Amino acid sequence: MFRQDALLDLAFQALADPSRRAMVDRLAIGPASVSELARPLALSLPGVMQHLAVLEASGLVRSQKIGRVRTCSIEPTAFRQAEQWIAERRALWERRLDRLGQFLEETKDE
Amino acid sequence: MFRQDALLDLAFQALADPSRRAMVDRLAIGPASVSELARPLALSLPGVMQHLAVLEASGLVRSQKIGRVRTCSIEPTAFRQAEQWIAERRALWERRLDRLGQFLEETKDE
DNA sequence: TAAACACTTAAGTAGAGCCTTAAGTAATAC
DNA sequence: GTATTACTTAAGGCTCTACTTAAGTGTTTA
Repeated sequence: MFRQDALLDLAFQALADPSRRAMVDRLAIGPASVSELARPLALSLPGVMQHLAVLEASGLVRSQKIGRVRTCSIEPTAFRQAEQWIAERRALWERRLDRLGQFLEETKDE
Repeated sequence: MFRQDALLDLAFQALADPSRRAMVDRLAIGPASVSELARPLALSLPGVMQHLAVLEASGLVRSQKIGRVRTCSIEPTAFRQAEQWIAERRALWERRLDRLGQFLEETKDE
């Protein structure tokens, strides 16, 4: 319960930054090295590393180092959880609107 | 393009805080006043107001004041956009994994 | 072995973010 | 008309973030 909530924190926090979303965009296509992630961003490499650390801490991305290059890739599970959290709230609200509309419809002629 | 990206920033930022997610949780059930939102939170009222301002700035929530009570409710559009952003990236990645699995399957006996 | 490469660590800084208390304002209830 | 209610504004403090430059470490290439 605590654990789950804290992870959502980290995931949404991670997605709140445009540089990190750009990194995710790149990774959605397929794995990439740190330098590849850095190339399109106007950031120093340490800056990119820090963003990567945030993404990894959130569980959205994982990476492994082979030789001198670190390869990063997307971890779909965390994406699914964040997506679901939003979807559930939206569904709840929309169901409510439906009921309300139905109620208005039914009582229209009173 | 810029506009859209900045709004996603604000939406994910807004969802990154557990107090704000609690407020959204409450609002998913139906509209509520500021005090109602505040009651379960261990926060001063101005604190809650600030969170509300963040939620409104992100477009996830809107509110209107009637008399002396401000009523808040969920704005589903912004939820849909955040949800879609995540879903698209996940779909892209999973499609890739499928292709990869298919490729491995096809070349298994070589 | 020396140079180049791909990170990695450390340290420092400017600005945001989250929270508080204190002091309003406007609407309702008594 | 005074008290209560329901917010609202302002100001300040403390922490966290996003970035930087400078100086490493370990791997490959020439």
